[in-house]
Amino acid sequence: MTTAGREQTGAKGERTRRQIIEGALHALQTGGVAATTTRDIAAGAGVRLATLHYHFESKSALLLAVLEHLIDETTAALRAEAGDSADVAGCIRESLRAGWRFLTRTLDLQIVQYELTLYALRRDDAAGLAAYQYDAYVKVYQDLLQGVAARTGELDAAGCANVARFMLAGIDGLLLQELAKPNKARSSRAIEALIAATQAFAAGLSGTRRKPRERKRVTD
Amino acid sequence: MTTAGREQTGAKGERTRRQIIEGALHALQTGGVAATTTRDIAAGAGVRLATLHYHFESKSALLLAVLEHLIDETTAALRAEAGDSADVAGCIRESLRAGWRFLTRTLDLQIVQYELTLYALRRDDAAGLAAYQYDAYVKVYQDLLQGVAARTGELDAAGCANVARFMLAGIDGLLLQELAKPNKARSSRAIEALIAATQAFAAGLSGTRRKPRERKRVTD
DNA sequence: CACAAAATTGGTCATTTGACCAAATTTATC
DNA sequence: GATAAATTTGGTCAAATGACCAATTTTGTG
Repeated sequence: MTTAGREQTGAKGERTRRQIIEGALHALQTGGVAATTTRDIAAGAGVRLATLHYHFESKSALLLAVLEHLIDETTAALRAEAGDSADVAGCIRESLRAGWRFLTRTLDLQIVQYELTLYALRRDDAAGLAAYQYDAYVKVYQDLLQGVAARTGELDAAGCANVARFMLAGIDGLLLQELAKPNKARSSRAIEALIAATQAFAAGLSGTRRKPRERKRVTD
Repeated sequence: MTTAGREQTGAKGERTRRQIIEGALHALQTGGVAATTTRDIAAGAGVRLATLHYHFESKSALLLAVLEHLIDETTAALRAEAGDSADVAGCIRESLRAGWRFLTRTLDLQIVQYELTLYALRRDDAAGLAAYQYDAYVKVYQDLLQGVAARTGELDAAGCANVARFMLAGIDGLLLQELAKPNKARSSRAIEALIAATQAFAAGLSGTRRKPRERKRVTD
């Protein structure tokens, strides 16, 4: 019921396996998870239907493997896209801008990812994958923040995690809005607002000890 | 290809129609959009399969009708749940807390809603429904804000819309996180952070004219 | 009550779909 | 290059599924 389905795995097998996942990704982007059949996937991968079932125990296992691949791919891209920053505020700004650049460049892929995440949530044996996905993305931002914070001492580990979750929530929500009603210009402005808000949130966390008054300034 | 499928519609017809939508909602919550068949829906509604096709042109039309129903239901609930507030900051706080209360109380429903939104996005003839959904939710928060802002003069209409979109993005992103990896305590804290951040964002917008320095305080 | 329109139903159909197997082919190892 | 393991393939199957229709029942209206 997991990802496996093959026997021992030689070199060729692993290559075909990746080929199927790539083909699946292409088919999924075109028609969506619900409308994509195993035959579509096989065709997109240039492989016969039976081959697909030799490498994957079931369609479900294949789809989950695709999601796993997508998560790894995305985390790697997010890390690669983000450059270095001098301080936490800069890191927040660059990370969010870079992340948004990547996500808007791969909108079709993001739709598939949402579909697959929901698909995983519905399966008892794969609910953990959705949690893994969430953790992976939080960790990307958390690592970036911590790399800077360790130098400047602005935030501790827990603070970085909280800020990372905040960033992820914001960018996720804005991505949903962009998908539902595309408007690049408005989204860009919203991202800048999110950057400012996140910076304020982070400043509140790190400034607590020195300037506690700041924290409550605008709050109730 | 729209929502219709029936002839003239008498009183009984409309009742059955609603009954089917309710039944569909129940079936969808149980098994998810992908796994729910027309037979499941008919059974859940206590109606024969053919009756379903008499009231809805196709399964697709039925699912979209369910989404429409869900949107109306949700906007009504959000409005009902939110109380009055003295100022914008209070309105933001109460709206977000009330919204979060409702969403976490209906997590299963929210999963279905995400599934249906993505389903609509995939259909050329229904992509507008996803946009409508987004607009409807923005409008809920925007109206709440404007009701207060009109009195206090803190924000203009455009500002209310921007703040509303910001709130929606944040709560949406946090809801996704909660679905992927449930953690009520952490989510509650995150909501409070979102409240503070939104209040800061709104204060920045309304304070610009009087105290432009405030706007840039934490930003780059 | 009569009667037309609306609504419901049982039964049927063509397709699609995921799965699978026995046979053929390729690959890797000695 | 022989041989066993790994891989691929064509063909087949049972089940599920959305759609639909002719016939029946219910509803509403004069």
